Amino acid sequence: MLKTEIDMDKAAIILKLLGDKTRLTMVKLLENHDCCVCEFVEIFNASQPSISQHLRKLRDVGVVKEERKGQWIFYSINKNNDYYPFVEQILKQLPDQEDKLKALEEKGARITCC
Amino acid sequence: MLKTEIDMDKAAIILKLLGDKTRLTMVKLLENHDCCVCEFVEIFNASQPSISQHLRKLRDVGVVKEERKGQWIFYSINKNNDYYPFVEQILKQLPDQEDKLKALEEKGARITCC
DNA sequence: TTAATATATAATGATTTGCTTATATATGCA
DNA sequence: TGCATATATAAGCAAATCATTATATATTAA
Repeated sequence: MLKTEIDMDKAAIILKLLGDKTRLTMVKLLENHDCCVCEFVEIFNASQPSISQHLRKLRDVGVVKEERKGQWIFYSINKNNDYYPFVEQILKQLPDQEDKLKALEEKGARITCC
Repeated sequence: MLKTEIDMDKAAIILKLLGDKTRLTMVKLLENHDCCVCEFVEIFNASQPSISQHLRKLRDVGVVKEERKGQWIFYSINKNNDYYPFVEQILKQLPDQEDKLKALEEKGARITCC
């Protein structure tokens, strides 16, 4: 199997994208769980438009994808992205952020539709 | 041996730092060769202050270090940095940039003092 | 000591970024 | 249908970023 090498332009774009604490944490959370916008709003204690804009950037570059489930839109890592292995290598080196989801559940704010 | 886990704040800072094509390429070049400022100026066809400022940012965060050799100041990867493994993992996934150094040599612009 | 070379720093300005506020759109439910 | 909830988008603004120009510092060589 050929190892696909990422080109420098794209690598820089992805690194810049991940070079924001909110986005980086989002993507790390998505590594193991799909999340919807309102969950991120809770987790980061941020405004809804702010979260929405971060997700848009991640989506525009293809790092995450969205899927509507009824009222909610769930985001997940886009594993079909050519650069997914690159992103995954980075995520693997980060501490897990499970505590944030746990806190959500304790608040009763975890969305488990469907 | 304990794997040192990078914290999210620092990770985001480093990723943002590497999220610039010039800096990313610089660091990738430094992975295998020390380089001095004037070499970078040639390679990137950039102004000297611009290169100097990029290097300063990399140095401020501890990703690279400098060493004066006579007239020149050589930069190299700071392997003592706690976050060196994190950076190295990323660099490993990038295409090598040897062609850029080769072009320098052909121009006779490679500095091989000492 | 003077000139040339290599580098760093400071000041300025244009662009980008990330937030806020306001508004639009889409779904679910009464 | 009408209202509440979830999300996206647009506009505006402050802060950060990156290049440029000008200048300062350090080293080498004449």
